[in-house]
Amino acid sequence: MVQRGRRTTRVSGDERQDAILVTAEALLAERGFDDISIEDLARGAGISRPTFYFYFASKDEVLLALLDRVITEVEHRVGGLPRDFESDPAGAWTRSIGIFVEVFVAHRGVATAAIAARARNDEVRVLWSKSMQSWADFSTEVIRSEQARGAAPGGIDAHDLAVSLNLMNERVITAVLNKESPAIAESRALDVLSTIWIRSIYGSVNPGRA
Amino acid sequence: MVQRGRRTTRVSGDERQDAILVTAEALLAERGFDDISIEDLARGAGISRPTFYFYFASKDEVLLALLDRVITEVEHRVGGLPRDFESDPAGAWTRSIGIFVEVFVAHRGVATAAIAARARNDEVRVLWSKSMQSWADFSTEVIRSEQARGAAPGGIDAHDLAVSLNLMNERVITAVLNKESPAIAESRALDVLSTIWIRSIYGSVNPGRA
DNA sequence: CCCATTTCTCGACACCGTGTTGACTATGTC
DNA sequence: GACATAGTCAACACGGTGTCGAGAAATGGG
Repeated sequence: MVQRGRRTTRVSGDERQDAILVTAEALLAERGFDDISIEDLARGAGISRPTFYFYFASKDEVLLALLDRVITEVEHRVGGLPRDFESDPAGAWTRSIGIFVEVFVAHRGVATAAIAARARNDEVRVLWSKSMQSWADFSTEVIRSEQARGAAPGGIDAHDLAVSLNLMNERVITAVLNKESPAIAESRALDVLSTIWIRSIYGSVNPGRA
Repeated sequence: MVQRGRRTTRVSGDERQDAILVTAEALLAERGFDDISIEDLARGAGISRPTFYFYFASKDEVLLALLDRVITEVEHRVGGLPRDFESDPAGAWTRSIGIFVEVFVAHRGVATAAIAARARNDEVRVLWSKSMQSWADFSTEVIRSEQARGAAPGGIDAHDLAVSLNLMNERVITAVLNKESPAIAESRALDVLSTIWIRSIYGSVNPGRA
């Protein structure tokens, strides 16, 4: 959990902190991070610009707090999933990927701002890569065990494959969220991504069920 | 070709324009776009800051010009490739992807700055997506004809697949360039990417040769 | 060769967003 | 009621962007 800015946590004024976060997420839903000034956030929260600095050290810290929430939500939801890769590989992968799609769609402003901010801000980069790392590690483990039990062929390092597929998901999802062109239809995203995962992990169109 | 800033193109002073571009590419190799000021570019080119504006309307225009060159280089080199997908699918795909890897590695500063600038700048976004579009269209065509001749299975729309794989390449290559974690080793990138392309296009580890 | 036109240059200025400082006001507490 | 601590903001300093207008330097026609 990221905790900064507030000197201590006592009574009210927490509402202010929260108002800033709420304002930020709302504004991020309608315009880019760079087009939102600290003045905007302060006004939205009903305070003056200098007062903003009482709660957050910078605009980036606000984004960091929002990103932290989103990542926590993904982790929580992925953690609650059954791990039935042996009995239903295609379904299991699809459900995991589906969580990412859903959560990022629900917080598209935060997701795209955070991904852009990575290039500029160390803390954002570290937080994001920590999560990517843990998702990639999880995928690596599963792929490795699928390879070990003979369900998936070797010929490619499990970690390289896991990292690449996770990066693909990140990029494809952001392309969808930003309605970039080229991108794919939001409604087909989950299906397309899982197909690519399954084909490249199992080396076949239809992985056998065990 | 992007042509802006200069009122006409006559004699010298072109060297100035070029000096700015050279300075920009050099500085981009050592620090991020945001950490380079117009003052820096002007000084590097031996002119004053206001004079910079005689040649370029903004820092972004400089980046746009650099990006234009890089894209042209990729197009030129990809265009010169043999299109032997029927006789050697794996090799043909690998050679195409290899061009991207090579060119982006050679211009890593420009590539990463441009990809980051997309979020902020319309012209950069349009230029980049035009290229992505054309690369995706090319891949789509090839996939479609591989599906038509029975070498690749259906079950996924050729365009969706092509777009996703191209986006994966973009993301994996930038992760490698920025030495992000997680990322994959630069030396294995080409191999990993082509393996994923081939497995997900052909639905098998080893596409038959025709 | 000289003058007019166009290219090129830059000092000085206006602007905007960030982050800081220091003084001020509430609020609860012994 | 005095005293800490949370909370607030006007005013300032700073740095980067972009503009303006006055000139210097090159170019070409007469």
